[in-house]
Amino acid sequence: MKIGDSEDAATPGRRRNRRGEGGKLRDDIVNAAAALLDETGDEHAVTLRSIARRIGIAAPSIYAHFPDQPAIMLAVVNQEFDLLAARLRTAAESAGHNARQRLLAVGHAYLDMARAHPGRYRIMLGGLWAAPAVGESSITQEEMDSLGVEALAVLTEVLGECVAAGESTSDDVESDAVALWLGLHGLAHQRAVIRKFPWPPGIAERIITALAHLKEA
Amino acid sequence: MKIGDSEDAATPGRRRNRRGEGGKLRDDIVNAAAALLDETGDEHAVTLRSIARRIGIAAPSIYAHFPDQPAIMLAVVNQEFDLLAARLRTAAESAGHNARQRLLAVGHAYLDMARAHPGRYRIMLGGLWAAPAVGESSITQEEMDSLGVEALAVLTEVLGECVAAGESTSDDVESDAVALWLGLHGLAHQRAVIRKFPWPPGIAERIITALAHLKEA
DNA sequence: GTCAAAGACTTACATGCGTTAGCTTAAAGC
DNA sequence: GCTTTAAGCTAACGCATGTAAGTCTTTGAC
Repeated sequence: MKIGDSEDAATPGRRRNRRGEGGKLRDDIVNAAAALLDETGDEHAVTLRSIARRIGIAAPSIYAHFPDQPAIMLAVVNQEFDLLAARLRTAAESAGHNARQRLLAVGHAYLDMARAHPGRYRIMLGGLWAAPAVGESSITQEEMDSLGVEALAVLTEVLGECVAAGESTSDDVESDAVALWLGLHGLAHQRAVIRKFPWPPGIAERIITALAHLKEA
Repeated sequence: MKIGDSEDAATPGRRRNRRGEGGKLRDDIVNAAAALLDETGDEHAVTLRSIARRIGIAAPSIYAHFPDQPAIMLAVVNQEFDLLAARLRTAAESAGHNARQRLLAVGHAYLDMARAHPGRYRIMLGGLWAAPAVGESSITQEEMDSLGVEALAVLTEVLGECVAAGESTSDDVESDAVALWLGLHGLAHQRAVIRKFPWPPGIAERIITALAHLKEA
């Protein structure tokens, strides 16, 4: 039998990692899972075998890096939330000192990230709940609860700046930051889901300015 | 072999429908699918076999009423969208003549429906996209596109009344109705997904009044 | 060059799925 | 009571999945 005959076999292209670099495979697995999410949009299309096929390894080799399948999804979601928070921060920083423009930049950064990877976004904010009833898998409730808090913190921060600068009339920054996040999420999520909808032009700014209680430009 | 020995067999409890009443099974199937969505929250838990087990029939008997599995999901979603539109209408009607209160009633009716059946809601607004790439199944694109339009129409209508009554300062009713829907959806969806989040009190009113541009109470 | 072990692989099992093909049973008109 | 036919059943196929057990093979230190 030739190497690579079996269906799950590694493609000849992949070279085994060197000693001490076994952890590289872990990143490959997470990235492959994210890519599969982007392409299929379906959480259940991300199987051990589909991941293995994509990066050219055998499915059971994954068990060296993850205890079970849901753990891979959690790793993807964790990575993506970290990336989101980072993006929001850099968006705020590179938007200068005008509080209003910082807020708008953060809002658009949120929406841009969702639009760039709709499949990932759907799983991040709504997929993990369904699949592994937290307890049947290796995922803990704490891991789930702490997921979006940093991104929300950025939003709260920038909205607070708007109030301090007199750009926003919000009377409750914490609550309005949550409301703003929910509005952004509603738009981001439905954009990821429907594709063909006559979105009114400027719908993003409309939602942001209304929920952030920004004064008239 | 006794009746009901096989795993997929009907439970002895179910009585065969009478002649001409075979269509009753169709409703049972749709309702069972909806119930499974409520309980598991997972689209993929709604299988032909799980439906069959629940209502006490054999899995292949479903093919007399649906061409394939995705068709069942579409039937559920269709039924649920019809119900949503009806609920929104009755909410508006039973809220009296005050435009502002009609708007709030419609908004809360939307949120109530989502909260009553979180699993169904998740599939309605975001599930069908993933599973059957529209074309691999019997579902057409037209069926998908026409889904939420009536509910949105109710929202647009009531918002228009608010503007006419001087309760809202919206300068673009169509766009703001979409924005309002997106805000409601964001809240409804995340409530369905996260469960344990310290939602600020009055978050619903906060979102509705902001996005509908309602004047200060 | 030798050799331990890290980094993978192969094989296999049990389970569940959608779907097809053909058979059975009970209700209803005569 | 007989017969027809709607309503639903059983059996089986092919496929994909998560995961367990055991095996090979390349790397790098000695």
